[in-house]
Amino acid sequence: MAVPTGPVTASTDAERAMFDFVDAYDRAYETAALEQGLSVAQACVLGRLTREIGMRELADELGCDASNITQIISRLEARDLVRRRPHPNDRRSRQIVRTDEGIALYAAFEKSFAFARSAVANLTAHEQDQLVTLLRKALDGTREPNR
Amino acid sequence: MAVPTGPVTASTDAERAMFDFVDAYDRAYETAALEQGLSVAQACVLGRLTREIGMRELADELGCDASNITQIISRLEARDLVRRRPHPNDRRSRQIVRTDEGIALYAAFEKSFAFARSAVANLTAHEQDQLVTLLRKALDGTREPNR
DNA sequence: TCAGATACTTGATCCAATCAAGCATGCATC
DNA sequence: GATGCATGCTTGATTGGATCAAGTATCTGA
Repeated sequence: MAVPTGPVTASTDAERAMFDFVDAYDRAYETAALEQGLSVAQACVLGRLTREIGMRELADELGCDASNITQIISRLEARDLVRRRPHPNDRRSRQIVRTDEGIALYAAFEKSFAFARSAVANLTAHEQDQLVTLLRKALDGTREPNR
Repeated sequence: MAVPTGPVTASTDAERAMFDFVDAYDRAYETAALEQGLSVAQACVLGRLTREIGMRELADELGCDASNITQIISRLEARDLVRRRPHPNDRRSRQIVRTDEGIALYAAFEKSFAFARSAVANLTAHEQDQLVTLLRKALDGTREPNR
């Protein structure tokens, strides 16, 4: 199990609550991935493949190096969870698609990763709206202040 | 930059907001660590060393193998950020403490990791309370339902 | 046609995580 | 106080992720 993100010595209840939540989310994600024999990175990549997509595009979306994608996709391909196929117009490029197995495995992963669903389910509709509003506002606070 | 935790194909606004928040938090943490020349795991471990603590205890707190801690601490020690010293009563055990450098570097990390502070700062006191309540309630929802 | 950009791969390096094995020390019991 | 087991930590091996530099094939625009 990976080491947790934080805790910073949380100086307020709000910071502590945020950390606890993030930590629980991350751990749940990792646990669900492991249950399906996937690493976090593999689960994440598999989750992005809802449409045909090139390696470059995938790397950009995930904000990482293309060679990182190459190796992750290679491991998934070795397990027949994804396939690389030629791009129709650009022979440099490869389109990645999930196989049926890949789709099934990812569905199993989502089922395992009950965290977000369970969390939401414990809130009333109104509370959900409130949470969305607050999280977005909190996030907004992190965008400019350091510029 | 590490691949993001998620997104699961978020089926509700609330799930999406949670993911976005967690992802932003994790990325901010990683960025702040990198700015100080630390890995995420190293920053995390350094953050735990607010008191003298043994390797075993640290491994238990972080939920990982003791040998994992050994190597992380060794790297930190090689940079003079922490020191291992003998346990007064148990000669098997080592107490880890931060050096002054380690303390200073971690302070710099916390300064870099403005995420939680900025997020909180954008909320009124009442909103902060609401957020804490909602996050805790959401977290509670993830505890039993699968048992 | 040619120069430079782009898409991907390969190989190297570093780090984190995990496992098995090993060493020294502590502890309980005989 | 000797024996056997538990505990705390380290070492070595292996796997995987992230990053970087370099290389190949292909595309694009001048």
